[in-house]
Amino acid sequence: MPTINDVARAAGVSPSTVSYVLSGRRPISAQTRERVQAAIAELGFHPHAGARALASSRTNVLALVVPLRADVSVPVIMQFATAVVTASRTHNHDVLLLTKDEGTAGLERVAHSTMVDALIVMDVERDDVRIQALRNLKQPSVLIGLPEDPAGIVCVDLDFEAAAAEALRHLAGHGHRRIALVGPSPAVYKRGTTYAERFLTGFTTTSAELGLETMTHPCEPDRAGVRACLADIDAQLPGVTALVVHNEEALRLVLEEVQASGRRVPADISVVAVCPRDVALNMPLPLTSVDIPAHDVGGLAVETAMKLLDGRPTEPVRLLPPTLVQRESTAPIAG
Amino acid sequence: MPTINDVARAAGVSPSTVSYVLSGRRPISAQTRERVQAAIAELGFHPHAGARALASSRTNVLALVVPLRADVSVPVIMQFATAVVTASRTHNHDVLLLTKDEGTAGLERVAHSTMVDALIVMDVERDDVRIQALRNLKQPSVLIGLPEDPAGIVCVDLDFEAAAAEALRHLAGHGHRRIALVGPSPAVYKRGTTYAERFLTGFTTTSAELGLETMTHPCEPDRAGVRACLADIDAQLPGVTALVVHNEEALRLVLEEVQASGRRVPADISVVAVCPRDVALNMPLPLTSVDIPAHDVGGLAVETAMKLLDGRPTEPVRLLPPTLVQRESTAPIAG
DNA sequence: TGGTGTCGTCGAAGCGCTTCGACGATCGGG
DNA sequence: CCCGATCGTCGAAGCGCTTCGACGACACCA
Repeated sequence: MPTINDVARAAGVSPSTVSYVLSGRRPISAQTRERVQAAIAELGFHPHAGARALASSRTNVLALVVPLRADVSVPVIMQFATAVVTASRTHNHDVLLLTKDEGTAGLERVAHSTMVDALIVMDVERDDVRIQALRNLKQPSVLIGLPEDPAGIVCVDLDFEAAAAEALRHLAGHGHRRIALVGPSPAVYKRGTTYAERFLTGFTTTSAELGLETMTHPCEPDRAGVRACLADIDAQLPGVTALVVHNEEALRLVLEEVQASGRRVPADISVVAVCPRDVALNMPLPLTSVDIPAHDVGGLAVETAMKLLDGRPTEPVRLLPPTLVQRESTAPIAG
Repeated sequence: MPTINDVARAAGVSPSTVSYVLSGRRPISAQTRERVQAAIAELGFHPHAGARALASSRTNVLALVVPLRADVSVPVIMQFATAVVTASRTHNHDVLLLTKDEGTAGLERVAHSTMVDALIVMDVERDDVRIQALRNLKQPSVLIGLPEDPAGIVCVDLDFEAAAAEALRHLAGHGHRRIALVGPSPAVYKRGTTYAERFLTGFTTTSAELGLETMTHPCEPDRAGVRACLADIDAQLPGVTALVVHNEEALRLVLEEVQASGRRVPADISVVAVCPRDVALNMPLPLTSVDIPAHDVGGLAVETAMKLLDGRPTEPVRLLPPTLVQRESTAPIAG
């Protein structure tokens, strides 16, 4: 492995000049620059990451903390992760993958040992203990999600309140008045993942605003849970004409069970899903959905981290506006 | 951030002694060791990863290359990834996440810049161009999968040939003679992901050995594809009594379409799936399955990487024996 | 034409750690 | 009782890079 000294010698310049060619932090004549670049190419020189980190206190690595066996759906996690990795690469950064189960210790380990420049944390809970830990680190961090008290930490996420409003407005626009929310499993609420609550809030608020008759119901993502949920809905909101499903795991089962009950989507009952685009498209019927733009959120998280690292100004909380795409699972109310 | 010098001063020893306490590479008296450890704890000292890497040429980081929009199913990728991360942690290593789409360049980048000690590469294809690149790196690598010519690179994977044999033996043991394989999509074969071929080989070989009447058919994982596939099977192998499904995406649809054709599982037709345990369990009916032990394979990959780093001997190719678990989708042949 | 800048480059001083050789002290064996 | 190991510790030399200050060489404005 050639070092910067080898390059310098080959190019007939000093090592610092090579460094400046690489970093562009000082002006270098075109001539010299070319000689140096030629030498770099010829020798196949790659700066040693450790040495660079030591000298510059910059690692060009971001930590990404993902939930392990989360209630968060696996495809969504993967979408975030790949978005973060690809976005990081465009900023010349790499990604160190941590799992949530290492908890606070993992964050502190990589931060204290200066392995990363910044941290991106997924699946934050309402009173996540990790938040205080993050505040104490010298590296900045970006949360994907929105805890109770985000003071001092930048957050990005989909605007789930607006997402619920969007779903209801769409249905109301089609004449629906009796609408039920099939929510995440009780465990998700219990855990305090706030996106569930935020969606719920948006749902009830908008319902009131629009004067709809609605109800909400959590739902275990197995057949029994879905059946129970739908039964409750039919009992408490007879003649329901639309469902908003904010539960990816249960989505398919909801469709099956609705059909099993003799109702057709969308003729008898409309369904709006809240899920990533490709999930909505891969259902038996292409679903009208409010997209969970994991890719955008992941990219935004990285973008935000870069801003923080550059000392550029940043909004403390950035919630992406939702977009609803009408597909084949919603229709104007019959009759 | 305290440095090793601060610790040394606080403990009244030299920096090298602190280092030896940390690494255990030289004997240190119990007394000294305790003083040093106390100082470390009190100051909250964490060695600087870059400095350590520079001095020791060891980063304690593993690269993991995952497919981005693979034909490999997302849950399987996640299982591998989390297995690799957790296993790495038990060996005091972290994981740098790379995506396959960076190709050869990504591998070379992290290797040449000495960001990682070893590489673990998923989703290798028959003549994967990355393999030659890996051979030229100074860091060792472990493939998850089995290319055409694995010379010089260690591979770990499930023994897919044996998996097919296992599935057929199980069915034959239940009296089935006419058995069809519902394989991965044509794209998977085309791409040259060898697990598909290996399964196919095992299937046909064992079929011949056992004197079964079998056929094989690739399958697009959408409703149309599944229908076409099943239609072909019924046409070419009328009276088929068992299906082996090696296609996670299509699995659910296969079950639905079989049912739609008026046949019951397992009364009229038995089904053996090849998929991770939890996928088999999350179907409408718990499926008899040959497990894809992503967790074990991931762990083994890390274990193997550690062996290579320690210079311990290693088998060049390690194929894990499959295990079939009988659940409710297979039964002795009727009549 | 003499100052005042800017440009382009160099040298040297670290960044924080590991590791090698050295060295006094302690110990056991002949 | 002396010699050679072994133990426990230290000092110093790097690992490969960045960055700061310095310093000619010019250019430009007055």
